Parts: sequence; C-alpha cells; structure tokens
Amino acid sequence: MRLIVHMNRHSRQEPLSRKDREKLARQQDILKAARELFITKGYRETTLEEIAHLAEFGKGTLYNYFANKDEIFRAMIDKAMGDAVLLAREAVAWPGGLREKLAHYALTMIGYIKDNGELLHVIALELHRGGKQENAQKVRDLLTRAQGVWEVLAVILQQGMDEGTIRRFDPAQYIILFDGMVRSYCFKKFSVDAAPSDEEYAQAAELIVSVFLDGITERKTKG
Amino acid sequence: MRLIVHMNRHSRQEPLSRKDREKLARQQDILKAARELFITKGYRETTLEEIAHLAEFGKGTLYNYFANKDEIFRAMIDKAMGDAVLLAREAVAWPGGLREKLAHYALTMIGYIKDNGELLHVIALELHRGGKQENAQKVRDLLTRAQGVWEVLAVILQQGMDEGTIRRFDPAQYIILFDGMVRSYCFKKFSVDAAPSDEEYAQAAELIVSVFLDGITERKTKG
Amino acid sequence: MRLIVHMNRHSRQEPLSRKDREKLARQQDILKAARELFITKGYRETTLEEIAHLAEFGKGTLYNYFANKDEIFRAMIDKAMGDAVLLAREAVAWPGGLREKLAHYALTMIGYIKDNGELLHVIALELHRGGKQENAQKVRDLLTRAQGVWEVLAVILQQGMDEGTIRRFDPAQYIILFDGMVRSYCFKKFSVDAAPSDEEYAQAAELIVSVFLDGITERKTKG
Amino acid sequence: MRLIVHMNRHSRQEPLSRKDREKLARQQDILKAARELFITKGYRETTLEEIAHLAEFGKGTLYNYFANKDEIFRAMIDKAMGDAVLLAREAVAWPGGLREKLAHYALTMIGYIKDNGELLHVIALELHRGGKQENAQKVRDLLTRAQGVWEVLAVILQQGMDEGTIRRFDPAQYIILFDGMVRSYCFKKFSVDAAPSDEEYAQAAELIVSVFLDGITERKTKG
DNA sequence: AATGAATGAGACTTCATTCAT
DNA sequence: TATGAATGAAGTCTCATTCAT
Repeated sequence: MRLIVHMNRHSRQEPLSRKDREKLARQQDILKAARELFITKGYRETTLEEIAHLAEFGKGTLYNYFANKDEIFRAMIDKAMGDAVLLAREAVAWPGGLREKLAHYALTMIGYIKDNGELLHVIALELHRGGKQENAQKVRDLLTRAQGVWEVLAVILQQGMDEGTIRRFDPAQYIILFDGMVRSYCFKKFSVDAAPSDEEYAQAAELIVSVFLDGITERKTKG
Repeated sequence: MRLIVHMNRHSRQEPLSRKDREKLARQQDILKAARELFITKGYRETTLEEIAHLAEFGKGTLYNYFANKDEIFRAMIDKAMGDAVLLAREAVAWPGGLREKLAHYALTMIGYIKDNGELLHVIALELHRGGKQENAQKVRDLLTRAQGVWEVLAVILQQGMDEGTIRRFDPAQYIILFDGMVRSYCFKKFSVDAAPSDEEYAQAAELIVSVFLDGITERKTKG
Repeated sequence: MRLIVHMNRHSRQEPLSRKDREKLARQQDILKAARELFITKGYRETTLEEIAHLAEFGKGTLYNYFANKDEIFRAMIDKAMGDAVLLAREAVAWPGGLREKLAHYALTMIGYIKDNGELLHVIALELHRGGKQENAQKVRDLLTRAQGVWEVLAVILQQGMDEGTIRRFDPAQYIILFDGMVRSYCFKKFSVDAAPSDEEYAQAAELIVSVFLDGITERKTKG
Repeated sequence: MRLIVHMNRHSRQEPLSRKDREKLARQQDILKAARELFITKGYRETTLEEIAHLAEFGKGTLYNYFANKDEIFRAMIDKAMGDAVLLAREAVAWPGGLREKLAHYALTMIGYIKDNGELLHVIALELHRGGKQENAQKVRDLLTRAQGVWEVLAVILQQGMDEGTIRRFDPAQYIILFDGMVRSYCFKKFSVDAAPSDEEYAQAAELIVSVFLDGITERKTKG
C-alpha cells in the first residue's frame, strides 16, 4: 500500500516542490469539504461520495490523498486542534493583562466555534468512544492535543497567580471552567438564537471574562 | 403503516390498563438498552440487533414498540431531557439559598453526566443538525425542551436578583455559563482523568459555584 | 459477530433439529451454487451477487450462512476434499486385487472430475498462493487434507508391495504419478475433446491402470 | 482505439528497425514482470500498478505496449506455451533412444515448472473457462498451442512404435499420461515438500520414465 | 405478540482505464 | 513517448426493515 504523507505545519521547512504544493492544496480542499459535512451531518452520516462531490473530485480520487475515510477524519481533527492551540498561543501573547488576554481568547474562540460549528463536539464524541476499539492510540493523541490548549491557556492564569491578581489554585481547573463558559455560550447562541452580530460577540466575551474573574455576586463597593 | 403511540409522562392521567402498563414497561426496557449503547457507541454505530439483544428481545419485536430506529433515538432523548428538567426542578426546590441550590444542581448534574456519559453531547449534536433535513420539527422540539432546563434554573437566579444578592442581568445567559462550567468539568474529568471519588465531586460542585458567584479574582477583604 | 457453525460430516451424530437441518440444507444450496460458479469462473471472478442469484437468495442472505466470501470458498473446498477422500477410501475397500482397486479409483475419480470440473485446479492454485498472506494456516489445512487422499491410496500399493506383486518403492510417490495420469487424462478429455461416453471412461480407467502397472513397453511374452 | 501489434517469433522475418526492436524489448520486460506476478498472485489479484512498478514503468506506459490487462495476460501465456513447445522439440531432437528423449523432456519440464510455478495451472484454468464468454476464440487458440506440445512429443512415441519398442496405441493418449505424471510430481514437490535438489530432479525424471515405460509391476526376470 | 431469516439499498474501497501534461 | 492523477464501475459487506411463522 502506498504511503500517503500528510503534510502539515510540523513538516520541515524545506520549500515544497510544485507537485507537493499542489498535492497539499488538494488535500486541504478535501479536508475543507469533509469538515463542512462532518460538522453538519456527523462522521458516519457523511458519505465519501458527498465529500468527493463537494470537493469537486471523483470518489476514487480521495484515495489518492487519504488512505481511507477514517484518515480524512483524523487529518481534519488534527488541523482543527492545531488551530485551537494557535488561538490559545495567540491569547497568551496578546498585549495587556489577564483580562485582556482572556477576553481575546474568548472572542477569537467564539469566532472559531462560529466557523467550525459543532466540530469540537464531534471531536469530543470521538474522543469519548473508541476506548473499545483499535483507535486507543489515536484517541490518546487527540486527548494530548486537547490538553495542549488548556495548558497553553493555563500559563495566563499562572502569571496572574504569580502577580497575586487571582486566587492561587490549579490553573488547569480554572481554565476548563472558563473554556466551558465560552463553549456553552456558543452552543446556545448558535443552536437556539438567530445569528448574532460582531458587537454582540464582543459583549459576550466581556461578559464571560467578567463572570469568570468577578463572579455574579453583587457587591456594594465594586472595585 | 401502523401508528405507534409513545406513552410518556405527558400523556393524560387516566389509569393505564394492564396491557398498556406492560407495553410501557417494555418500551422503557428497550429505551434503557438503546441509551446504553447509543452513549457508548453512537447512534449509527449501534445496530438494532445489539439493542434487541441487550433488551432481551428479538430484533423484530422492537418494531412492535417503536416505528423505527430513529424513533427509538428520539424517545430516548425525550426521556433524557425530561430527567434533566427534573434535576433542574429539584434544584429550584432545594432548601437553602442561591448557593445551596446551585451547588445541588451542579452536584446532581455531575452525577447525571457521569451516568449518562456523552448522551448530552449526542443530543447537542442532534440539536445542531437536521436544519437541512426533514427532522426540522423534531429538532425544534428538542430545543424547546433543552431551553426548559435553563428556564427552570433561571428562576433561581431571578430570585437572587430580586433579593439583590446578585447582579441584575439576563438570568438565562448567566445560567448558560454556569451550565457550561459544569459540563466542561465533567468532560475533562470523565475523558481525561481517572474516575474521581464522590468527595471530589462535591468539591468540584463547590468550586464551580464559587467561581460562578465570586469569580476568581483575589480580594483582600473577602466578604 | 455471530459465530456461524459449519455443519459437516465431522459433527457429532446427535439428531439435528428441524431448524438446524434447514440451515444445513440452505448452506449446501449456497455451496452448490458457489461451486458451480467458482469452477466455471474462478474465485475472484465470481461475485457474491451471482452466487446469491444462482442459489436463489438475496445478496445479504449469504451472510447469514457464511461469514464472508472467503469462508464460502473454504467450506466448498472442504466438502470437495472430503468427497475425494471418500472416493479413495471406497477404492481401498473395493473387492478384488490391486488392479481392480486402482481401476475403480480411476473410474470414480474420472466421474468426480467430470462433475467437479476444474475445482481441483482451482484448489491447487489457491494452495499454491497465500503463503504470503494470513491464510497460511488455512492453506496448511488444505494441504493436509490433500495428502489425505494420497495416503489412503498409498495403502493399496503398500499391500501390493507386501504381497510382492509390485516393486518395492515409496508408495506415496507412485500414487502421485498415478493420480497425475488420471487428472491429465481428464484435463485433455474435458477441455479439448467432446464429451465422451461412459464406456470410454471405463476404457480410459483400464488404460491408465494398465500403463501404471505394466508400462508401455512392448513385451514379447506378455503375461 | 489504436491497434497494438504484438510482435513475436511468429512474425515474418524482416529485420526489425531499432524502434521496433526497442519496443519488442520493452514488451518483453513488461511480460516478464507480469508473469512473475501472475504466477505468485494470480491474474485478478495482480494490479497493473504492480506490474508497472516491477517493470519499472509508469502505469500509463503499459498501454503503449498492450491494449489492456487481458492482452498482457494473453501475450504472457502465448510466450509460455511457446517455450513449452520448444522444450518438447528439444526433447525430440535429443540424442539417444526413447528413454533418453523422454527423460530429457521430463527433466527440462520439471525445471520449467519449477521456474514458472503455477503458470501452467493458471493457463489450464483459463483453458477450461471462457466457453461462456467472448474469449471463445482466445481459448481455442490456447488449446491449439497446448496440443502442439503433445503432438511434438507424440512424435517420439510414434518412432518407438514404428521400431516395435512400445505397444502400438494412440501416442497422443500415452503422452498425456506421461505429461500428467510429470506435472503431478511437480505439484507435490513444489506445493508440499521442501525445495528439492537437482539430483533429486534427475532421479524423479528417471522414475517417471521408468514407470511410464515399464510400469510398477514386479517382474522376476526383468529385461 | 414475538421472532429472526430474508432482503436490497447503500456504504466503503479497489483498480483498470483515460487523458492532459 | 512516458506519466500518474482522476475517474467511476463494480465488488464486498452491513444493517434497517419486512414478513411469514
């Protein structure tokens, strides 16, 4: 069986040949189509024929780029997780203090979820399963990457703790709660409500950060 | 095609005949089996044969109780959402103040998720989809019920706001954030970490409520 | 995966239930259809749809009786080899001396090959391959059974040697040559020539035995 | 569709141009690769990609030399049959008497089968089939060539009969039996036993000829 | 009412063949 | 001429659903 090399940002930096660049571009096209369908229909409910059609390829062509359907799914997740980690890193590097960094993460994450829809849910589901099958290793890889996001974000909190700004506690646990709020907000917004405006997103990000940092208890002398 | 009436707690309260009661019991047996499998394997990955086997019925018998596989899934979700609403109602009625009610909800919800695993994720996914297909109505029903949970919980916050205990703001939005934290905690705990103890759950519930009410900012003079 | 039990003559002798008998009968029907097609078209060239059609079943029904295509092939071979061994045993028990026993074997074998066509060739081919794949064990089983035929026949020669009737030599090697003559005759007859008569078969059997025992050299004082 | 002319030894004897010679050479390369794969894996199991790879060509290039996969197979068989006829001719011309000629044929044939493996089986199968399909003509061609081998060998026996050395009988029938012994020996040796030595081959050839000429009956006064 | 054998639509995957480069 | 990416027909296998018992 021919080995199919998935080129991603982790490859060495040599300039790619035209051939390789085209191959890479086509892989991305397929992944894009697959992602759209996986998100809206789910993994099993999406057929290769649909993916091929949306990517404007013949059914068999997919197999020139990915070994099988599973591999497409895995590659897509890989990319999605990588993107999420990038967002987290971006937030860490964001200018300003704790509040600004978190707000930036919340805002960009909302945009990410808006674009990627239930992809994270789909991934989460896959994560939870497969413990039975042969994908044990595959699942473990995903978990590792998922934790990557939290670890990166935890750095922000660690800084805050070191500065004495926030309570000293396991930053990972805090971050998970923060992340949960962002996701829950998005779920509600994108499932139930009509499509909100950009401004609304900014407000939501502020709200989430505000609750996360200050809680919802009313205080007489705030600040 | 013969119409199959699903009897659930929303039916009118006339006493059921023995026949009907038995039928209802068998339906519940099937749903129980289906839920277990749907949770661990997912909808598409679960075959009717497996459900029938686990419910200790013949494959064909399922069709005496449900019109088709999809109907089983829907009924199961229906039941799960009903249970969640019950939890929310229980929390509202819980003795004590805001903090106690929320803590109780968090704790029971953690238990619920522990027992029901990814069921909520599965439901969430279903909610998100189907806008394209014929299940539009079905999805809308689910959403309505999902909102039911939040609406019930929102009552707690509304009381707090009326008492002046917490900031005046859209209680539904707050509740969504709270719910998100609970879920995110569970996801992390049940996916990544080893099975935690009951005590740990209680601490987690306290933590979540604490963050929700007070935020994570360090305050010199707390209280 | 449900285990499919292949019932064959090696099963214990308990009376089968009606269900089991019917299942067995249907298995045989499928095998019969498969054999016919495998013989005329070869293994890979035969589709499951064709087998199902010839056996007057739906495509999926085959899978109620055999785990997969390979299993059908194996079961068919199993039966064919078993039949061949029976022929050999029959020859050993045939009344008369060496010449009569061999003639009987040759005659019945010709009939067998006439009925089973190139089945033995197909088997032989499969035997030769697969050394590369996972069927190593499967192939070894077949070889064992194939040798079974020769071993049984070798008994005849051994008796002849003990009586001093024929030259003392490895009986297995002799038998292989004898078997080869029978097969070669059949190949020529059934491939090239028109369908011969029963009488012709009898003569052929005599001829083969004659050559095997006496050779083709002209002798002045024959007998 | 462009017609592809297969050049083989049967073409007229005009000197070939360099172009044609190169084309011929490339065809032979492809056939060599194909034969190796067909023998070990079978026709259907061998992909054009594999053939192309082994022949060190691109996949599409094969179509410059052969119309399709089937044509490659046919050409390969054609060559193999031609080789077999050559062996038979060689045997006829071999110095010595009947016994020596036959022994030589047996020995070289064993070597041929050793090298060509199940090729003859594959051919035999093809011969047997196709009566149903469109390859009727193709099969008839093969049969004609197959008979060619026997006809050539029959000449040897005919000579023997004319000399009074062997019984007067249809030489073709005798030859078929002889051929069968050789093949059967090879089948057993190459399928079941470990790889034998050259010396063993020589003994086997002697044995086969001995049985063929003298039979296996013990005679008090031999010669 | 309960069953499970039968069914065929439809999924994934392979691969001979075409064709633009 | 040489190539291999693209293609879709065709194959194996699964499984929701039906229906005779």
